[in-house]
Amino acid sequence: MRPQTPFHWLHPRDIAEARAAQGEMAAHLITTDDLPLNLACLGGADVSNTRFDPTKRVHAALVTLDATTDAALATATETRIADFPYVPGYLGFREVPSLVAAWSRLATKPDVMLVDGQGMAHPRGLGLACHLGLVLGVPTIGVAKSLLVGVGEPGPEPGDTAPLLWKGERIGTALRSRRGAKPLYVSVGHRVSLGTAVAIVLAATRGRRLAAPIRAAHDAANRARRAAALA
DNA sequence: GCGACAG
DNA sequence: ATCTTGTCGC
Repeated sequence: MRPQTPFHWLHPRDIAEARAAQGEMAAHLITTDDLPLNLACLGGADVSNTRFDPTKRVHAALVTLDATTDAALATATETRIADFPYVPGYLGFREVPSLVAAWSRLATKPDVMLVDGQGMAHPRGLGLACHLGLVLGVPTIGVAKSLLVGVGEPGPEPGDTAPLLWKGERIGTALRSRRGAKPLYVSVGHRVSLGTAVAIVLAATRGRRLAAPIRAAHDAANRARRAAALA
């Protein structure tokens, strides 16, 4: 297994600095498989926001599920003030800090994490999943529910896929996880190949549109938000 | 200049 | 992302 040294970066003051940081980080991405032969557990990452919240708090959640039973093995959340606004293309700078905090308290670390957002299917090849994977030095897969860039329309049957193309480059795979539902957009995050990423996501889908780890993380993030709203 | 735009 | 009930379909 390769070195897992976390990638260090300075928090950007503005978009120009963030853009430069992304270029720097993108050069360190590993797009080949580097996973355990038998995946024992899958992780899920998501962040919940509160509409009209003047405090600008974000609620990050990480979950670790048994890869075969989907049983929850560990959950960790982090609520904090977002120090970077939501700007399409720079989501990592807003959500990664809180996810990293949650990661340090996640009792059981997953073999690979499915992240609610793009991986390399991004204008500069550095979506949230890549960003998080680099900072943590952990294998990640980007699983987005809608497109940021690129085009690709899979067939109607579950398991059908179509190359996600952008500017003549293949940046990911559009995956039909369920009939009649909008496709998922899978792309490499860090330390996994696209083929493996798609196989893992599809296997974690099981008839539902979203992969189990993503759903669990989404639920955990919402619970954290509702709990914080009371306090 | 105009439109698009993960969460 | 979030605000929200019922309702259509397997």
